Amino acid sequence: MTKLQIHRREASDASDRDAKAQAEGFATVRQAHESEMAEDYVELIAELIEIQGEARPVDIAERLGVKPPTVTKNISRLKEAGLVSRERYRAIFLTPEGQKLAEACRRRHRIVVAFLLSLGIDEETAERDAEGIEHHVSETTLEAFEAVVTRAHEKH
Amino acid sequence: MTKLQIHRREASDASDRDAKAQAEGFATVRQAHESEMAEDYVELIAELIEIQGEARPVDIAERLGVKPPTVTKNISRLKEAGLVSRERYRAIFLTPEGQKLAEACRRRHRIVVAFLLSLGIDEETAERDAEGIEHHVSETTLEAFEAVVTRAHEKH
DNA sequence: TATATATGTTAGCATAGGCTAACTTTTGAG
DNA sequence: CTCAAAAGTTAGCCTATGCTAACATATATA
Ligand SMILES: [Mn+2]
Ligand SMILES: [Mn+2]
Ligand SMILES: [Mn+2]
Ligand SMILES: [Mn+2]
Repeated sequence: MTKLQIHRREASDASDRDAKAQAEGFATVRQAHESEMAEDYVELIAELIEIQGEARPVDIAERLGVKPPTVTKNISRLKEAGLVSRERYRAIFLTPEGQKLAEACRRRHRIVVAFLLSLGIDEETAERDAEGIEHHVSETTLEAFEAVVTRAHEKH
Repeated sequence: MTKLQIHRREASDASDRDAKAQAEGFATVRQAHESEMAEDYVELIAELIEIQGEARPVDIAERLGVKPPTVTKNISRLKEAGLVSRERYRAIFLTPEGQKLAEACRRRHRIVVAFLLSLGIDEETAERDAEGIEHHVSETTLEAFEAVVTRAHEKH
């Protein structure tokens, strides 16, 4: 090994954990993106069922800001994944598994929004930012957020 | 119009802003996803140039946790977008525009990490979560984060 | 009840961003 | 200086998630 190579190796050793940890971080983000569609859909479906009694593709499309064919396609993916049940041309229901996921997502969404509001951020921005942030918040961080919200409420 | 239809319309009017705002929120998230690859790449390229003097595809691939052909493809997209300049088989450089974006991303990344750390979250988790969160934080929220970090530092 | 409107689906297309296998070019050890 | 190993590229594949145009079904008004 030449000096140059030794130098490179040492640098590599020193930052190896760093590089590996960084790669794991990016991998975590990519995984989060994979579940994001499912999470947003089941969360929204649960909301619509609560507000309107049923979740129709047209309403899902309106609230997501996508076109109906996109919803049809994604709903069949969710059905494939066992998160929703439905028959053609009929409203959409959540399976028990879907309901469980929806509940977890709604909780997480609520906490993130409440946390941002507790920092003094306006509702519009809080909702906007939360819609993306929610998918990248670990349980650890979520609990920290929750603690801040709780303390803010105590001080009211 | 029947009562049912009137009822639907009223409900729609009442929650129209809501639905529209929600759709805008999701649209914002989709836009963030479109810039995410570019942001992560230029940020990483800037880091590598700082640490190693150059940014090579093999190192970018290692730190992102993807394979070299993926990097080749994405780098050519960034070149297309005017963010990097490079010649085949040679190291990658940032254009002035790329440098500007990289600086903004590094600042944002630092603030998000510092903010999470200030909540008592461990470094590993803070870095992991920040890697995703950073792309969904508005300037408003970023400033709120910054304020919290500053206050935490003052209290030391 | 008939039919117009609203809703939903299908087919086919596009882009982004992953991958492997095979090939090319550069680099550096001897 | 040579040539093997390291690095980089290309081609071709895949999945996810958008879209439009055309068609099918359901719903509600007349
Ligand atoms: Mn979301
Ligand atoms: Mn949400
Ligand atoms: Mn990132
Ligand atoms: Mn980052």
